[in-house]
Amino acid sequence: MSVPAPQPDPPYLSGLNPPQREAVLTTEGPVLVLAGAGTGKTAALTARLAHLVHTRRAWPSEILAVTFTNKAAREMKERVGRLVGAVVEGMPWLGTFHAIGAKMLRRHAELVGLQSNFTILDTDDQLRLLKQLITAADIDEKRWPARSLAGLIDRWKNRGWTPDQIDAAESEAYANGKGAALYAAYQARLKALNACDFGDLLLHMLVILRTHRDVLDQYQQRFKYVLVDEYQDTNQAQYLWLRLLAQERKNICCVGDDDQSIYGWRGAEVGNILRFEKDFPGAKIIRLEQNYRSTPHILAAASGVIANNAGRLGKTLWTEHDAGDKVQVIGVWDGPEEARRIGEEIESAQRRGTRLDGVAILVRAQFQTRELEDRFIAIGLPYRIVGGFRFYERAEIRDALAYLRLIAQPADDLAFERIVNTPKRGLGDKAIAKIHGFARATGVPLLSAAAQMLDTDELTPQARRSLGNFVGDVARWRGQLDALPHPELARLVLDESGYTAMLQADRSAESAGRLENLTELARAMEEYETLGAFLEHVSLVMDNDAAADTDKVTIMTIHAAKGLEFDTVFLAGWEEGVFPSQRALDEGGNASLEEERRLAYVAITRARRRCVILHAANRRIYGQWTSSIPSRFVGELPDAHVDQETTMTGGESLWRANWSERADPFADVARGNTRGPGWQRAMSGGFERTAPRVVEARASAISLGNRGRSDVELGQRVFHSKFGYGTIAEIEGNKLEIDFEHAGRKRVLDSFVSLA
DNA sequence: TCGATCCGTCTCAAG
DNA sequence: GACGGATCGA
Repeated sequence: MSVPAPQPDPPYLSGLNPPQREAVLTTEGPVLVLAGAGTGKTAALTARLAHLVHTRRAWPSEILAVTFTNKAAREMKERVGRLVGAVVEGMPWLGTFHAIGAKMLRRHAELVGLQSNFTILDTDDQLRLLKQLITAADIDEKRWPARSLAGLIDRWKNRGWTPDQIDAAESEAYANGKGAALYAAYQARLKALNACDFGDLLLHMLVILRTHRDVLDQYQQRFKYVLVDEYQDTNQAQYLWLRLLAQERKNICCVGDDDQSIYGWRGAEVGNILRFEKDFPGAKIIRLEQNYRSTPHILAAASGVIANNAGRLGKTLWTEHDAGDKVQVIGVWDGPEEARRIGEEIESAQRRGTRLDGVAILVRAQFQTRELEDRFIAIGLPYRIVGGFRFYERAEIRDALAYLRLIAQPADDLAFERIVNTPKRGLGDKAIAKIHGFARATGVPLLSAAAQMLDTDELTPQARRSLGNFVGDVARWRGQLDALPHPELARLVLDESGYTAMLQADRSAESAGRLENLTELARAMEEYETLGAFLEHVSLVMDNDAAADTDKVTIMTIHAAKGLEFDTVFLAGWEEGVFPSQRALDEGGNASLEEERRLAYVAITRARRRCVILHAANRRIYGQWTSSIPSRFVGELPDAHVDQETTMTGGESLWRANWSERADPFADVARGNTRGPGWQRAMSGGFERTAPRVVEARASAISLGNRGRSDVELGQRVFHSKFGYGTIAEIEGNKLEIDFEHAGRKRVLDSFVSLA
């Protein structure tokens, strides 16, 4: 295809290889870019956007570019900005599926019976709502949990099905066929609340585009070019939505890698990418196969694993890098030893000059992060955990947001319910039930019902007084909405509601952190023009990637690591039942197993120079010791590219050496709180207790020259975010020996504690 | 109405 | 092992 090129080489094309250039310059018609891991996908993608703008094929506002994560959207925005210069407000239609869905839906909300200021519910609100409906329908919630209904509804929405499209067989999956009816009831409740859930952001838009020709025309005209990142992760609803928007001009470019499809559980259909040529006749397929990230050994290891999957489009990754080290496979005795070993490897790499920023530990599931965290705290290795429970999912943040939501939107009943008795105001179930009854009878939101009830004698005098204060407070805060900057308002609300006082009175280990989170929340608000804009941001985006300023290792799930790369990657817990996960093995059959394998492929290909895979012979799951065998994926690694090592004898001698120092090793066994062989439990208990001594010498050796902070002294009371309150028993440079009130004596780095 | 305690469930992954 | 929900006593 000939492309008009006024200058021989615009800057955004420099450094691109031939297939990448093709991906940039093939602007017209459907294009599928199959981009293997580390093949410069983002570079090609952003160059393509720059090219469209630069050659005046489209204004930034005429390009629809969708990604899956906020991170990807942000990065693309920045990179395009750098390439094209700060053109008109960046790109208004670059964002996640959900963010763009929300933006569109706010413009057309009335077409599905919502107002444009609808609230977006999170999973928690959603569950509470469903619970109410389940109880109302007289279904035993024990037998038919709200979570499974939520999951079911989510699946239906992901497929683009509205309640009337659920057939009997589908409906059967919940409470003997009541699924569809509950789905309909749920949608009705959402409409009444002027709210929608994540799935609705797309489903409502899909319905609108299907039923309102004029709206569809408008967007088809607007979007001259459509670009989709991570196409292998799209679900049915997203696919249908894209097809509608692109079918007029057919300038759709999808980028993806079938080998990296790891979101089947949330409705992603690999079929979408496998079917692309059929869906878009005449599509051009471009393969990016030169890998710029990893060494040949790492690539070969990853390829060896993924080759065990059937039904792939197939790619052959190659690289010009020199061989480098083989992939290291280490077998250890148990979870704590795994954590210890990783810590040691990192410290020794650090002594050789490795920066911690370039190191990541990837796990299959969130629960695995704990042992690592414990260990890293003990040896004073700086780390950050990405993902996990996210900032806005924390109880205190959700409470604070509920206050703000209620102020911004007095009809937000879910927010009202959440905070009407938080902090405790003596408004218990009974009072709330009465407010509910009154609201239902008069057809007004809970807050107005509460206000009206103050003039009746339905409530006890005590409850009435308490409720009166609350209703009055909310009204007053609402009055200050325009007078005060919203971060100020937030602080005021938290103080006047007694929420801050409640946390201050709470002496538990977490309360200090909670207060900090609230401060952080108010700070985050400063970046938004209005309270409404902030709330929108929170419900869609709010992630927890605070200060990435200091040099730290990163701990995260493999899912969270997709799209990232690190010089050194540790892959922990490669055991049957952990990875592949038990659930994948039990349910879902071969499809699930293949998805796990793709996950293994993603994991290995995150590494640039060094990849270390670990598996433990024993692991504690649900507090029970279980023995485990190495993951089948370990067996699938090609021998020629792997170095095997087992350290269990080393572990044993360490254990023997410290035998005498240990407290009664059989105490736990005698109490009968274990299932496995006694010696096994005792042994790991011994490891746990004695190991820090061994490491201490080494740990302090590397921190020589670290001067301790000057504001701590013996006997001082301090607070640690993980271990709680304690007293300093010993100071040695920047390391402190602390007697914690609950956690016992621990050795921690002084930067991890604050004065209490 | 609230707090303490016990019990069952759970943990695989984002927006 | 931790958390949420249910139950019970004050």
